[in-house]
Amino acid sequence: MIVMQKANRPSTYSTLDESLLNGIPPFSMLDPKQIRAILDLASSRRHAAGASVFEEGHDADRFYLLLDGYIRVVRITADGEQVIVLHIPSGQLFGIAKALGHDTYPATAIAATDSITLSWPTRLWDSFVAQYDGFATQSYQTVGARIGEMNTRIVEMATQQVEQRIACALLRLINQTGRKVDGGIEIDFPISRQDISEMTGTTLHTVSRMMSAWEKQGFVESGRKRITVRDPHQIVILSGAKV
DNA sequence: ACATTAATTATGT
DNA sequence: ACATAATTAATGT
Repeated sequence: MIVMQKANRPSTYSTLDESLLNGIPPFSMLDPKQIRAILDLASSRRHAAGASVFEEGHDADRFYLLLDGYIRVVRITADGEQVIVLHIPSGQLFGIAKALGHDTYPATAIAATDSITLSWPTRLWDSFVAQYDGFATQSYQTVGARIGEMNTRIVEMATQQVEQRIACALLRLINQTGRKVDGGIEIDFPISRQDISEMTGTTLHTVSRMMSAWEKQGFVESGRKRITVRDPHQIVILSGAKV
């Protein structure tokens, strides 16, 4: 979480630095030799903002670790509407359909910013789980948290009003992908009103109105594809959370 | 309490 | 200059 890498992007892909996986949960209990072995099996790719890493329904031939950037997980509803399921910050695994018993990807993954991923063939998942101690528990821990998040999101959709839903969405964003700036927390990647409406099941207009209202009250500050939460506490109150 | 439509303005490349 | 994003008001369910 403190890692602010910018300096050394791997310009050559021959060998990957072992420090890349240091402190990343699924690998944090492994010794350097094991990490070396895992890295040698990985392939690194760069994804431009907006490009898809994999698509819903396709064969889940690889699973991924996000090294840098942000990934948006998106699903299309029956009537063709995009729904943003969740955002993934760097350092997390994704596309692990195998772990959930699927052989195709259940959703589409799109790079929200320029991103760098490592990926492995899906068939290696079982051997990772088998031979690396703690790999399974630590990955399922993050997966479990994610599923929990999706579930509470569904409950929110059904029960809460839009104002509270948008507030909740903002809170999640600043929790997972927030960056501290002076006098607030800024969402660390470009996010439009449309995006937020797709996360909360409303329209961009309603989001726009809410944001304008909150901005007048000094809770948030926003520009084109940028949102800064100036007063997180107020947003918590608006979200109707049980403290 | 919210969506939809439409018109207008701002912003980034 | 052009496309994309944001705002705002009016109207509809």
